[in-house]
Amino acid sequence: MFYWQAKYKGIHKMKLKLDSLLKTTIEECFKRGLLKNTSLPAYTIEAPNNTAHGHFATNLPLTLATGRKRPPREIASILIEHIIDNDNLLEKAEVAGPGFINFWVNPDKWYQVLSEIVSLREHYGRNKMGKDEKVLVEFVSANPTGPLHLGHGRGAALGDTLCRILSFCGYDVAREFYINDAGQQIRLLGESIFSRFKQMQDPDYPFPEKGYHGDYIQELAKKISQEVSLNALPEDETLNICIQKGKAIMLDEIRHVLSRFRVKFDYWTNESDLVDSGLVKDNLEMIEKKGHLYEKDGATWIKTSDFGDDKDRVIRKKDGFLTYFASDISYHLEKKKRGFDKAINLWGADHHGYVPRMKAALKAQGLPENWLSVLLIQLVKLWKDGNEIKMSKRAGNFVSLDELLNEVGVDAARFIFLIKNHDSTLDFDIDLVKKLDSNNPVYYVQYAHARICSIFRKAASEGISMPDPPEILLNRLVLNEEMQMIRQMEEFPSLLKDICRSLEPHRLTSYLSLLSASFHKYFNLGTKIPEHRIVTDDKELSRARLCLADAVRIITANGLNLLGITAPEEM
RNA sequence: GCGCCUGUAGCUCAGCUGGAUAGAGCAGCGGACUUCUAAUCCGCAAGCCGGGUGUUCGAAUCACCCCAGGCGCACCA
Repeated sequence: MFYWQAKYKGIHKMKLKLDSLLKTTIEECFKRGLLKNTSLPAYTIEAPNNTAHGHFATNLPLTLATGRKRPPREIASILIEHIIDNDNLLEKAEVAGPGFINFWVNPDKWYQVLSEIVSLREHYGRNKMGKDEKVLVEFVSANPTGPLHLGHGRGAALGDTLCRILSFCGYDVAREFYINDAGQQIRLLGESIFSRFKQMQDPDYPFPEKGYHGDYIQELAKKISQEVSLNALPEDETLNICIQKGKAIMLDEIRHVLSRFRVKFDYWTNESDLVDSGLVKDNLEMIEKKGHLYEKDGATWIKTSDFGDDKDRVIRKKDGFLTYFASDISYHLEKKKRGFDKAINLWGADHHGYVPRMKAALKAQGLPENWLSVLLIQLVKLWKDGNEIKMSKRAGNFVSLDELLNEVGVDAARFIFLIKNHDSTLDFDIDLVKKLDSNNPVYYVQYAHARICSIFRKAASEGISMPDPPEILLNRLVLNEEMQMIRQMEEFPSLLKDICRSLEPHRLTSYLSLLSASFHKYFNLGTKIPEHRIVTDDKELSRARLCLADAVRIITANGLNLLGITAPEEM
């Protein structure tokens, strides 16, 4: 029911208070017969971009006007006249435009936000939205047939940051890397290594048609042949060693790069384990008992079309082998059995056609519709010297995540990956990124943090400290720029909740850039007007401003931490 | 042919799930360092928000139809 229910963009505490004030007011107006008592359509409370429109604005009168045949502005006036503000929340309220009400909140209420931030410190924004729900986030999940590339980097940054934010919002989060090691591709890796090994003695030894051509294959062959004397073994055993060792070494490398990228997985699940342990078989039998399987043209099919897929899918091929889909269904059923209330998968966008069939299969097994969320990550296009470079693992021409980190460092790489929405393609101009050293957007945010730390060093050297308790001096903060920053900071907790709902971590990156911009602007006021400096001759004012600066520093550090990026004290 | 994603300033992208005058960065031009760090700031210039129709008091945002680009449409993984 939407009755009495405002629609929020974010769940600001301030908005909640304002909404409850509005409810009381309307109720009173109904009771006194000032307005016709009917159910309400959904209305909004929002923070207008235009500062002239107050701290908050509601379209309530506009929505009330429909069906009442009274001008919205008149309704707005009635509401304002009879406003019930027991907590003294408001400084003023005005009718505006076609029938909005603009609200200005009492400055004291804003100062309270500031004291809350500086007292909660690194916990500001932490909340219990997730109610300890167990969430499994599966991401990267690259085949261990080659080094991680830029696309994996994007997935890694996105997945890890999402986990950090979910966990901050009270979810019980686990990170998982799924290893597709049961299929053709891993065998092909082994065959490629095997062939390179053979070529060390006989350069004409054939290379598998669809094999992996990258230089890393040669290195693997060399490494493995140094560890094991392959010549002494029969060929099929040699091949087997190439497969096993090749996979193990690749996984080791992947693990190493990810850890360098500050991404640590809780679980590494092997597809081969699911198959070998018989779990896939068991699950298929279970599905069959429910009557969702049938035979056609010598293959076994699953009836996903009954559950939203556009056609049925093959589970067991004519040749008797299971499809990838079979183990994938099983894998997800196991996730559920492992006790996870929710699963989030980050997949490359080229797998989008796969989503409906996966969801359909799970629905058929009785899992709730929203148990699985799939985040599709669009491609990373690589540009060099003004040309797009097509990346292909088989052809062996790609820039690996490791190489990228060598060029730009972890902070910059993570920030760039987290700047854009996951469903738009990312143009990655490698030349530009190399140049980015002084021009990189991550420095903008980090610099704000370092600057504030520097101000605190300066303040300390002059014996100026924060007020304790903070609120005693905060009413000295009266500049527009100061109030603006406080309002921005009040949005931080609700932003994090929004991100958990929308699964769009890039919004935190935007937010931090905007907050940093406000601070840099504010800081520069002081270069023109000495009284506007944070550390000024007026000691009390300085102490109040230190409080503000500290709050900005805290939120910036919290935000960067959630992005997996360092917050330097000096730059 | 069918489906998913994208289309916003010269370029790369935001735009808080329907609000008031569409915003940043880069590139361009012009300014600000005896100062709490100039990795910063200020100003100028730059837009039929791909096009059309519709819903609404109100649309970049929602619906439908086109156009363009990307990606899918396997008894591959």
